[in-house]
This record gives sequence, C-alpha cells and structure tokens, in this order.
Amino acid sequence: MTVMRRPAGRSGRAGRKALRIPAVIARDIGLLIVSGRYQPGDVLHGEIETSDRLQVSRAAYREAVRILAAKGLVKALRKVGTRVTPREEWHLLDPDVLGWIFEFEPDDETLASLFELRRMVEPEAAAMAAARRSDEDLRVMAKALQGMAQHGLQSKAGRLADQAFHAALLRATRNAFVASLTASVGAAVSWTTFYKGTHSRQLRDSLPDHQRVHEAIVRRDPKAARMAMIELVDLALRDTTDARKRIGRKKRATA
Amino acid sequence: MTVMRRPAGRSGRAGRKALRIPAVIARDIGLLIVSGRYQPGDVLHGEIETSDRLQVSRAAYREAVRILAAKGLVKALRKVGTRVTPREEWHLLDPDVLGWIFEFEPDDETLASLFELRRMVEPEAAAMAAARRSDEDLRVMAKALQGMAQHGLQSKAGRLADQAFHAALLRATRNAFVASLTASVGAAVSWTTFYKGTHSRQLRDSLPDHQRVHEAIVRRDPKAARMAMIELVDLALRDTTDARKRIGRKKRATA
DNA sequence: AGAAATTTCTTGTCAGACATAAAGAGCGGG
DNA sequence: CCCGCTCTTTATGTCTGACAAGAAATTTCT
Repeated sequence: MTVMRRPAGRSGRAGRKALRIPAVIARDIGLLIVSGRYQPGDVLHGEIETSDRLQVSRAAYREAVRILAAKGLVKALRKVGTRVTPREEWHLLDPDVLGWIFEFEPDDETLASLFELRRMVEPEAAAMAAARRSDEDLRVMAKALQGMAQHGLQSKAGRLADQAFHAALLRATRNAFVASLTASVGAAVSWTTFYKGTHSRQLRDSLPDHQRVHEAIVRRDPKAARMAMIELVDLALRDTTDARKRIGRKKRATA
Repeated sequence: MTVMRRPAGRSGRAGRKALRIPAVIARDIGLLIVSGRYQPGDVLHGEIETSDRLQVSRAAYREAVRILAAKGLVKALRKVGTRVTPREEWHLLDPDVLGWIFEFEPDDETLASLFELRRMVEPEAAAMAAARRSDEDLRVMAKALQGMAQHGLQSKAGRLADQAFHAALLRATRNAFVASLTASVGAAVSWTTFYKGTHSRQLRDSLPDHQRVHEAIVRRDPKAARMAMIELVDLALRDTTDARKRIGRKKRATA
C-alpha cells in the first residue's frame, strides 16, 4: 500500500482537492476493511512498522487510525494493537464508510439491504416532503429533473442530478435526521444508475417515475407522493437486480 | 474547558473505562458544537493556543480535531483555521454525535424529528423481524422484556433492557443498515424513558406495548408486528410530549 | 489602479523520546 | 499441580520542538 496524495486518476487536473495524508491512509485502510481484505478481529500491523513502511510520520498514521476509529471500523487497544471491529459496530451510514463500500461492486446482500432501507424511508419522506415542501424545494427538484432529462442517466451530470433530486426531497422533509440519510440514498442511487448505465444495454428511463413523485409533491398530495416513490424505488431495485442477473449469466457463460 | 480523563461523575468507580485525551477533547468540543455554543461558521481557536490552554500536546489536540472532522462537525483549512461545519453536513446518525446531542435536553424539534425517523423505520423493521427472526433473536428479546419487567423503567437497568429490546429487534431484520440505526433509536428510547422517569410522576407502563410487538414477532406475523410497533412509537411520543408540556407549564408557573 | 511578488499565519508533517497499560512469562507458595 | 503474584515486554498513548506548505493578507512594482 502506497500513499497517494490524490485520489487515483489524473493528478494534474483541477478535479478534486489534494487530500491530506491521514485522509488518504484512512481511505486506503478503510477500503481494505470494508472489502474484507482485513477481517474483523484482525490486528493491524504496529504503528511504527506501518508508518515506516508507508514512509509517513507516526503522527500522520495515528491520525488516520483515529479517523477509522471515529467511524467504528477499528478500535485501538494498548499492548494488543489496533484491531478491526466486528461489522455490527461499523458506522455503515457514515458517508465515507458507505462510499468506501460502494467503491467496489457491493455484494447482493448489501445492495438489497440498502434498497430495503430506501424502501422504508423514502416513501414516507416523499409524503412528508409533499406536506412541508417550500417553493424553493420545488425549484431545486425541478432543476434536478431538468438536469436528468438534459444529460441522461448515462452521464456523470445526469447521475448527479438524480442524486440532487433525492437529496432535495429528503431536505424538504424538514427533518434533519432524515436529511442526513442523503449520503446513503445517494450512494445507492448513484451506483445503481451507474451500474445500469455501464452494464446494461437497454436502460429503462426512470425520469417519468421521478416526475410522478415530483408532481405529487407539487400538488401537496402526500398519499400520491408516497405511492409514486414506492413505485420508483421498486422499479429501481428491479432494474438493478435484473441487470445483475444478466451479468451473472454472462459471467457464468464466459467462465 | 478543562480536560477530564473520565466522563463526569464519580471517578473512582469502575463504571466506564478511562478515555484517552483526544476522545475527551473531541467530546468536549463536540458538546460545545451540538449545543450551539460554537455556531456553524465559527473558527476554533488555533491549535497551539488551544492545546496550550488545555495543557495537552498539539498532537493530542489534533487527533481530537480529526475525530470531529470524521464526524462532519468541523473542517480544517490551512491559514483559515478549523471551522464548524453547517448543520446539514453533520453526521447526525453517528452514535457519538447523537449521544452528545442527547446529553442535553434536546429541543422539541430535534426530538420530534428523531421520533419521526423511528416512526418511519421501526414499524417496518418490526415486520421484517417477524418474517426473519431466529430463535436466538427471540431469546434475546424475551430476556430484554424480562429485564424491563424486573427492573422497571425508572432504573438504569430497565432502560438498558428497553434499549436491548429495540436493538435485538433491529438486528433481527437481518439488514445491516437498519441495524446500524440502533444507536439512533437507542438514544431516543433511553432519553425518553429517562425523561419520563425523572420528570413525570405517573409513568405509563410501556411494557405491554413491547410485549404485543414481541408476541407478533414470535407468531411470525409481520402485519401485527408492524401495527403493534406503530402503536408503541406513537404512545412513546405522546408520553414524552405530554411530559414536556407539563414541565413547560410548571416552569412557566415557577418563573 | 491593477497585477505580481512577498510576507504572514495556520494547519500539515516530521522526528525522536518517554509514559503507560495490559498481555504474557516466570516464579513462588498453597 | 494449580493458583496468584511480580516482572518483563510490547504496543499504543503522549509530549516536545521543529520545519513544510498553502492560502490569505500585504506590499511592491508596473
């Protein structure tokens, strides 16, 4: 494992800002953990050894470990070392942790679980949004829909617009806790559309689903918003699992 | 602000384990942030100045700041300082953050929002648990109910049993993301019963509500479990708001 | 006045040392 | 032989002081 000051990709481009060393190390180790390369119970190598190997100061490495500990991924014990925490203690809804999980192709169970959560939260959120939304919320959602229509779901911009729509909807609930699920929902949304876009030829247009939700919210019709959102999530899940099954068959056939 | 190596309370007792300096500082500053003493946009005092004032090394203080940054509460910028993040970026569902919020009496809106989240998640979770629970899940839930009955809701042990019941239920959903909401639900549960216990004379017995949920899960009856949980959450919310209103009147009368 | 160079300030990183707790080995006594 | 105590070992925990780097503020030059 080597320390990269910038996320993998072209380095010169102005894209993302340079990450500090501890953040990069935390991400690297975090990826190793959520991907299962480091299993719960495993103890990380010693601080001196690791920091030396990565050619960073021990202080920098320690700050990285602190970040991971703050997210529940590891726990440091004197004399025993820094040990990977059992999965139940991970802060799965932490944006970073979730992002790390979705940097790989998540397994079926993880994906299903996240969709179950969406299915629990988003319909009610849509209903709440229909009851409480401001005109400003509407404006943001409309703009997001326009972005989806304009760029399409294959493009990065389109995916961002999709996420923006769901984020605006959650914000419109006027519930800070619900709104803080934005990262979770966004991860599912982004990855799903990405998955469909890259692996599947025929890409069902989910824009109408979104528009139905939007219209219900415009009309301040909670019941309709809830139903429309249920349909949206269900269809998104179906599309995703269908695509997966196709890939699965293809892979099996190739192997 | 002074660094306390142990959480406030009697120090000699074996209760909680000694927290390391960065964790204590992170908690102290975290409390100042979530309580509003430090407002979003405020910049914390410089590292040298603060670490000097707290009489800890700069490295220790920096690790504390890293913890807060990992939870989205602050963001460090060169030359500008470490600044408190806008509220929308806080990781509200992080167990520590939520715990800090609930170390004070949360405002009505926060409490209402958290109950809304419970109301969205727990009924469906109960239904899922009814469909998927193992015998082991049942055993844990039964034991928790027994603990509630034995110790009562006023005692610490009773409150822990209450939390344990909800935790076991969420775990029985077999959904890691739902299960990771345990801390959030637990915070609401614990604080609510605590509130009722300390401030209110007549303390409605919520044990029957829990037992109805439990029985439905035993019977593998998702619909009944969902309905029972809806009732449980609604009653808990009503109890809490009622108690608050009483206190409010009392305070107003006293003042 | 406007752009470019410079200063300045704050976080970022490094290096090495010592402190401390907890696991494990070793030893003594029951 | 087993139990419990002490001592050693070892990893994290903490401190100190120094320098690097980047961004804001200031100054200087055109």
